[in-house]
Amino acid sequence: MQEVESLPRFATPSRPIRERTRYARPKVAVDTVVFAVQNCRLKTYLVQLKGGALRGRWAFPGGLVRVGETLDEAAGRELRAATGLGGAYMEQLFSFGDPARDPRAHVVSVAYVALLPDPAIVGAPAEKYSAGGWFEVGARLPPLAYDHEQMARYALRRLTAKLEYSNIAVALLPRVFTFKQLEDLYATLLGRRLDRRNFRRRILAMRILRELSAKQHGAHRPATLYSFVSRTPHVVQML
Amino acid sequence: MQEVESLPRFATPSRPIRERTRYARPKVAVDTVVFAVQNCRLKTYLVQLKGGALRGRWAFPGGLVRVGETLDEAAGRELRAATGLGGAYMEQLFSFGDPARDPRAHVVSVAYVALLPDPAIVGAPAEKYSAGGWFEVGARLPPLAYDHEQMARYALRRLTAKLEYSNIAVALLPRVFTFKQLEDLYATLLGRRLDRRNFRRRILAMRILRELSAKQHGAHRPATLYSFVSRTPHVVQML
DNA sequence: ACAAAAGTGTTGGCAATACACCCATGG
DNA sequence: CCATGGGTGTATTGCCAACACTTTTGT
Repeated sequence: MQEVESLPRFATPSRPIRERTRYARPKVAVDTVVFAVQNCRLKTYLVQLKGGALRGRWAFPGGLVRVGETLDEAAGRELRAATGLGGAYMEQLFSFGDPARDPRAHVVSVAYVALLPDPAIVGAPAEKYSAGGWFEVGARLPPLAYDHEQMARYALRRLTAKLEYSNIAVALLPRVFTFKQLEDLYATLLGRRLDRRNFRRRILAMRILRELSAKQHGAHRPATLYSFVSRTPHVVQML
Repeated sequence: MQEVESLPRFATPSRPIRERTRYARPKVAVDTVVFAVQNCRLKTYLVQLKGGALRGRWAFPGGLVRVGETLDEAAGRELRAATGLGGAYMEQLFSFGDPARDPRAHVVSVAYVALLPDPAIVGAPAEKYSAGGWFEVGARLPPLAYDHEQMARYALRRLTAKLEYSNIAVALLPRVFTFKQLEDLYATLLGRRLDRRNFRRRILAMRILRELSAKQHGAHRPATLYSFVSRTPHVVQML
């Protein structure tokens, strides 16, 4: 949401000459904000940068787009390279193009959000990073490189908004789960307690769940298990 | 909304060698879907391409992003170059990155939506286009270049969705207008008739309008004039 | 038997819908 | 005075939020 200024700034004087030449063009990258829930806490996966001026800072996994691949492919490839995982739910978020967002060059980044059912499925980080790890969203994150703070805020806003009118939660839960798990997930992401009866009614009205015959047995009364009717995230018709 | 494939396609064999070299990178462009309403019809501004394989096809105005400018600036610059207008409301829509979307090269396009209060304010199209003109959305558009059909669908969807929970209409109306104009605008964009009384109540409840003392005099009973409290589009709090 | 979590219904308020008549003006 | 569009109120409905007790199991 922005009003475009009437007079555009052009290349800032501080930018090196070689980048202002006629044929210099911004590069395109993809960066992916990865979310997963663990112990009723929303976590995000960050990698630590190895090289140059940004050495030691943390960032979302990403990299340059190659000629011949789609943005979705590039985001999937970089995520797999960084974490070893494939097949995650991914969705394009927003594109960030401030020429100063990367101090080394003008790189336009197309941000993605990825959702995982379990943080444990990520492997060791790629060679090009010195470390990787999960951080609790909401707690203080380590100092992030580029404009990744802003990206994180956008991603979180998108995720919570979509909870309300889609079955996006499918991507953050195991195939089979109890109503309590689902409720906890919503409560965590929305940051508030939910009324169990109203929540159950509302979700059932969406008709996105299938009740299974199996029960989860634990210390107390067994809970009915559910799975999603469709494992593909989509907008839910609410009538 | 998409599931990333587990195995990415890489550069397609049909792509020229020079684009597959290690250092070749996709370019970044911006394209802007411009909307305005005229006679209760939603119109979009298209330009006709001059050169090459796409000669004669129509497209949304756009062009390559330069090193040193933000995406917003690039979109504003290209729109001004194409139509002479500045200061329009613009908002980033989505990024399109299919390597085959432009037959000449791999160009990632960051799409924008621009809203104008009046189609008459656009000037003559830029040199690089052979023509420019307004086309009714919903009627058959001329054959569009690139993936601009898809862009148009995305843009329209975004626009109508935002009508429901924002004061986005501010950008499609003159500074001062009657309730009828506002209602017609909503009816046009939503594609259905609205109940005058309910519509009035709903909009007034949003508290985004200021009632003016002046009246519009016409052939019949004068209509009260309104203006928006804020001319900046933003999400409306509905309580 | 008891502790702990699962499961279930009813009510009141608010917001959206459907619907029809009077008003003010210009011609 | 009449044609035309501007302006208004009410009754009904459906949805959402608030709220507490019973059931089932393990120990």
